[in-house]
Amino acid sequence: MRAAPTILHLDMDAFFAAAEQAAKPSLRGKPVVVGGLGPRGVVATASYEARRFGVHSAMPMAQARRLAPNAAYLVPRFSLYRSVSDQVMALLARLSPLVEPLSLDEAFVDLEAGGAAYDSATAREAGERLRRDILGTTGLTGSVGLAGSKMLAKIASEEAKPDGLVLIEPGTERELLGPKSVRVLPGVGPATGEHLRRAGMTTVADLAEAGEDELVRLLGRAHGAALARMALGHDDRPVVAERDAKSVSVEDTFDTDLHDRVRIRIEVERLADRCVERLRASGHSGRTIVLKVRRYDFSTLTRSETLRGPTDAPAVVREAAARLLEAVDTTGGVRLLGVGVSGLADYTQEDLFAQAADEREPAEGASAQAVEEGLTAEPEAAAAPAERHWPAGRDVRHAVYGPGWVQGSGVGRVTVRFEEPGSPPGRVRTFLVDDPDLEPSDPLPLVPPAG
DNA sequence: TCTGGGGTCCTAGTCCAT
DNA sequence: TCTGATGGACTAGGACCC
Repeated sequence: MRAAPTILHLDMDAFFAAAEQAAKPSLRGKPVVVGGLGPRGVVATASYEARRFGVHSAMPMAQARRLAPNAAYLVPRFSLYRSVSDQVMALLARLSPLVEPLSLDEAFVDLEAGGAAYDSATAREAGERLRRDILGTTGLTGSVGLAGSKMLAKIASEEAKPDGLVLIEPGTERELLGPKSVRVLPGVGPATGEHLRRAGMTTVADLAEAGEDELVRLLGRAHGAALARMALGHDDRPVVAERDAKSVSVEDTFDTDLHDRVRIRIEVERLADRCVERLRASGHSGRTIVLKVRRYDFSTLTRSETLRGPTDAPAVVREAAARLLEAVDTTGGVRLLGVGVSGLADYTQEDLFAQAADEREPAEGASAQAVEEGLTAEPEAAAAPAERHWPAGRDVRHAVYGPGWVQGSGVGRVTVRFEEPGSPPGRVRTFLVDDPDLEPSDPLPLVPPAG
């Protein structure tokens, strides 16, 4: 724990939903829910307006629709979020070389390492300046927490939400943490929270009082010891700029459970191909192949196999995944399949097995790219002549009316609202789904580039 | 009602080598 | 040669995070 509150945690406010509201002027001030729109989708982010109806992250979409039937429901547009995130991360990099991104919308910064702050006053100044710069550059708000450790900086940014800044003065940590729920501590989720509650501990002060021995007895060595330290406000985890990936995986939940063993096997092979694409794109190969199966009753099992050396050969991963599938009972149906690779290496050893397998099976999954881009929800549809698919929220451009976004589609028609980030709320028009004047387009920047 | 996707870390059991 | 302790690799599952 350092003396000065120079660890900064930034958390963008309702990031995906806020980006959609910035991109679509007609949605500003309205409830917006971003997430999977299929029958088994869940909420990724709800705008603050939608949260007032009780909608929150990880809630099933069907439940969100019952709570907020008039909200706008949109699919995530990761290319937009990634470009905004890049702008934000560039602003953080100006403060310090030690920036640790946690996700697209969250990061820790060690201000002291960058010479951006050395005490409370300079840290607060840097935090406020950052918030102004983020708003000016992206049009979005972010909340900032400042403290002497990562744990406390994160708790502070949570308190600062939305659109605020909270600084925890050194010396006030225990007093501040004591009355809070154990759930504020990193690593305490629903299961551990319930475990602790049954042992009579609901606040951080209860944990501090219980002591390390008791927590280790309850939760195990690593978890118990870490929690005991955190309950006392101790957290000396450094801000780490570069983290090596440890695994790469892809998974798909199906709209309806799969029962046909042949179909399940085909899906596993598709997933293996997609996983290898991602593995190769990251410049890795891997040694352990993992198959994940979630059954009709939501029970989940994994099976893994470790090869003699790392591979990035599609046929090797496909065959290993298929072997693992052989040992799994899929009676009753399968709702999710996943394929992952861990034990990553930066190189591929000479792999004679891979060569042999590739020679046996030279063709690779042709439709993997299409699935990746979400162009086909159901693989069977790939063979049919493609009716164009217009997911809600997608950016489009019309030859006559210009840029807009898909508000909805069905029965051969697509409804488009014509507006863009800087414009007033726009008008709605409806077209046939195969209207040749209508084309999918890339997201527009939320704030027009200067000059 | 009905529960995504992509990750990380930890624990515990088993097997095997020393 | 047998036995036990120890530790690493592997495997499976659970919890957590965003």
